[in-house]
Amino acid sequence: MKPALHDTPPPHCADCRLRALDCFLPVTADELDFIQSCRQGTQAVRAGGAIVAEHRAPQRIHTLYAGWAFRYMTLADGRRQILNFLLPGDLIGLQGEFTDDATHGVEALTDTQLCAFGQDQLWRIFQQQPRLGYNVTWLCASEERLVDENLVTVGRRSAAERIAMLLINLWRRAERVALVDEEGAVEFPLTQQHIADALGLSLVHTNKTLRKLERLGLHALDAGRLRLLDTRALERLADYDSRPLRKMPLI
Amino acid sequence: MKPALHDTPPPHCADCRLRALDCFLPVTADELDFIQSCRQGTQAVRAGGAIVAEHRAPQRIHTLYAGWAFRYMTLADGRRQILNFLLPGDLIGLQGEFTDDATHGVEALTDTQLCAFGQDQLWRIFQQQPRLGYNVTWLCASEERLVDENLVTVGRRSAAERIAMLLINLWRRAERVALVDEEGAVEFPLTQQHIADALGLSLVHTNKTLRKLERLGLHALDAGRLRLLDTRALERLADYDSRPLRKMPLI
DNA sequence: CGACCCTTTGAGGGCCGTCAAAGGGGGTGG
DNA sequence: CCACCCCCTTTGACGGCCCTCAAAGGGTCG
Repeated sequence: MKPALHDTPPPHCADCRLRALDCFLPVTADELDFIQSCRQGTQAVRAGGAIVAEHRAPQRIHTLYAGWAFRYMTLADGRRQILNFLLPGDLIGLQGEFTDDATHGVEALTDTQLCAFGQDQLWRIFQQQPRLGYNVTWLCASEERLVDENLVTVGRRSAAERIAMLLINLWRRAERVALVDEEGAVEFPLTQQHIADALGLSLVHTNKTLRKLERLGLHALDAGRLRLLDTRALERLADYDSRPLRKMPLI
Repeated sequence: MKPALHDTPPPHCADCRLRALDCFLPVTADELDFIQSCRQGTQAVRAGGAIVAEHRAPQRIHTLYAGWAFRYMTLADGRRQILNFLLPGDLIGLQGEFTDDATHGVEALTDTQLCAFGQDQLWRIFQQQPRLGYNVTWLCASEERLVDENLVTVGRRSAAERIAMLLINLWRRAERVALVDEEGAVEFPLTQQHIADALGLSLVHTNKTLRKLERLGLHALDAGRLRLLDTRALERLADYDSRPLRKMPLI
């Protein structure tokens, strides 16, 4: 028997746990009411479940409220590429609005909770709340930058550099949404197969490289929790740009 | 002495050569006037010149009117990854609006002509013309999909598959903006170094793979012009999704 | 206790990177 | 007009990073 899902979104957006975090831009009371009026319910998807099915007509737009997910595409023979990972606060399904069918899928990595917006709500946002429409574009451009960086990683970095990049990136993104505990550890739900699929590597080589970095004392990955033990060395290895992340909008 | 640049944008957007193509969505007379009012001039950049410099404060937004360009990022040691190529009608510099400095550069591949929009114009679009704001998001999501597909290509396809993918993609995108002549040939300004940097390959291996496909009769690349000789075989090799491209907005 | 998934490790091979060098074409200067 | 240079292309040789194949170990759940 699986445990019950917890941490469901509150009925009122004003009580949203995420919005209290200071990584998100503030909204006016008017905008908050509007967002609330767009929200047409919540949804829970279990770990491994499909949030957006590949090759299917686009459905609703979601904001990820709790849990981890990832976007991916697969080739006809089954080769899979993970495009980017999604953390609380990220918008899901925007691309579906602009293409006939979803060319990519979105899968829940952990049990997830989502806030759902209807098809027509997106256009309503642009019409009635230009500032929020601008924010939607912000989120879209922001996700593109994630994919840009992953493309550089996969195209031009060695296996060890790719792993270092992924660990730093996910750790920092998790940190800003308060998922890192006081000991610097974060729940890390990826299997090595996920890492391999995100980095364009084979499972076996991913394992060997991951162990190498761990033996060098750069990070620790135990019991599904990740800690960065030598952030400086990881950043040097990955040629990581360590500027702080900007505040982002939350729809 | 270099030849003079030609094909400058017309003074009035109503006379825009691009807008007459049926790959672009129609706009109302009102919207057209508005776009005209946002345009703050034109700009010409020579082949090899920087349209957006890497690691610089963001500047104006541009629409590419004529010529080819590409977005790229480089690592500290000089390794370069091309993120995607830009053809007439594509919007340039949107990401600069949402990040403190441009994390990527944009370089002209051929001599280019650009329509320039000021910093503040983007926000004005969202405020005054919600439909156009929606279109900006459309373009952003569309560019993200390009990068998504390139990431799959670089992460999961073999060298031959990558090359096939690139050739088909660029040929089809060129075709829809009327750059393909009656013999099925298109001006192809990429050097093999550009191809290598876009596909995450070395220059040498790119050359060998390109020659192999050419010897197999899949394509011809002569005198800077590309023709696809066996589109079916290329699509099979690349596992290419051959659905027609949708009409896109033009700002 | 067995099934299943994930992790770990070893062996061997192939795809692709690096190094090296020659050939071609266009532009510049003598 | 020719020589030179620079950039791009092309080809060969060799090596290494990473992939594939194979199999064992551990943890969880039924």
